[in-house]
Amino acid sequence: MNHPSGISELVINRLPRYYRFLGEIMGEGNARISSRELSERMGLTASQIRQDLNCFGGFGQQGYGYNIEQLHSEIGKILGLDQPKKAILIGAGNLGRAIATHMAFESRGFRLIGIFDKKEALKGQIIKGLPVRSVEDLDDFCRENLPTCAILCIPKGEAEELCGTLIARGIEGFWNFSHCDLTLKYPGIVVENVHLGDSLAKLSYNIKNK
Amino acid sequence: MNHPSGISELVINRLPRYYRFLGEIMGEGNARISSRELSERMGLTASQIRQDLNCFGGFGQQGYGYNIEQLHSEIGKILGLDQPKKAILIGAGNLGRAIATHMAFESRGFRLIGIFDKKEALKGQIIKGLPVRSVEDLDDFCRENLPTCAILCIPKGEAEELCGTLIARGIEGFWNFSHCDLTLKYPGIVVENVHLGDSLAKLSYNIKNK
DNA sequence: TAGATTGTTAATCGATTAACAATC
DNA sequence: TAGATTGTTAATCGATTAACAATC
Repeated sequence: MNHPSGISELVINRLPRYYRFLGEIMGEGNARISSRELSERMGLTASQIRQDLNCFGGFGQQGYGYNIEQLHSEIGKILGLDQPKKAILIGAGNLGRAIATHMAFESRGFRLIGIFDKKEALKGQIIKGLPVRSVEDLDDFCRENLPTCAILCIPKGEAEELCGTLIARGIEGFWNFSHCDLTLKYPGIVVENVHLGDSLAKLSYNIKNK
Repeated sequence: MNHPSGISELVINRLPRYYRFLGEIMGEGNARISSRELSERMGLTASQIRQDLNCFGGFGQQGYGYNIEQLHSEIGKILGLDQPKKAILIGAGNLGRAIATHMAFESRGFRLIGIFDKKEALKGQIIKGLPVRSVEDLDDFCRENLPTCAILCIPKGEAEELCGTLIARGIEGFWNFSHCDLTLKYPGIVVENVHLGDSLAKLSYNIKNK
């Protein structure tokens, strides 16, 4: 068992993509789709799609295929997108601001309820309708509003420093844009890393070796 | 063979992380590290590290381990970080601006040489020392400066539209922040996707099922 | 009913881990 | 030399693909 939920991580990685494609296909007017047709659109095998979906139950019907809208909704539920989780964003620099304004949190299972920065100069500035707060107010804010997820748009050092505090305040999930490996220090927590530097280095390799 | 270079994609995914850790460890004063010690730091097995590295050649020495600085430099070369590739950024909105200002392109094998947006209002604005140009100037700019990589910070529809043009102008690699799957339409190109929405949905799943 | 397509089992393939001889 | 640790082969484990009976 690779993952607490008993489902392989590779399957979980594919779920958001299924969800995205089904969302697009929904707009085309057809009610049903077969694993074969979906596989051709997504560049997978039909077998893999059926295997993946059957980790969570039989959503299809023999001889018919899958109901697009129903499958989309089921995957949304599996991903927990129907249960908005309260998130706070730490670090209102370039990246933090972009994430706050650019991301469709609501349609991905989150609600952004607070933005924090240690720079006093930013305090009170409004981003996406939310005032930037001082990190000193984190304690009170968490007690009152009970966020369960933190988005880290701060440098490595600060992230490592703050992570323990955030866990103590009830944060269970991190969307981590900082270049630190939180899992090594805090094995229990849930972390989704977005290591843009690693991604860019990978692109470099692939361009070089294409 | 999973990958044009003959190396498994899973190995390539790990290379930037090796590079990052070795960079950190370099600062600690020791000259050498064993696969066992590195494995403990990174949360991998020593076996896997040795297997991974031996895809590219024997960088270690029996009884001694690996020279940290040399290994760091070798992996950098494998990733092509020592050969700066000219990149242009398309889309100077929130996300594009953050990427332009925030990313350490130079240390990841790239050099940002141009920023483009279709909004006339942004034209001439300076970001990271570069003036925002009109997308209409793309043609001339590419002919003159020969960029080989494009960073797509534009919506899905525009990305799909522009991608073909960019390929015709000599772009061979894409760092794709838009929600479209370029590989399906243009099978030959190199794409590194950063699908932030998918990443967030995955976090949602993992919080739900932790 | 006949055709289509799933759910599921079996076969294949690839990746990770373990073991150990080679060698510094 | 003796100890350590690699490079590499073999064993295990897991993921993907193929096949097909079940069934709509």
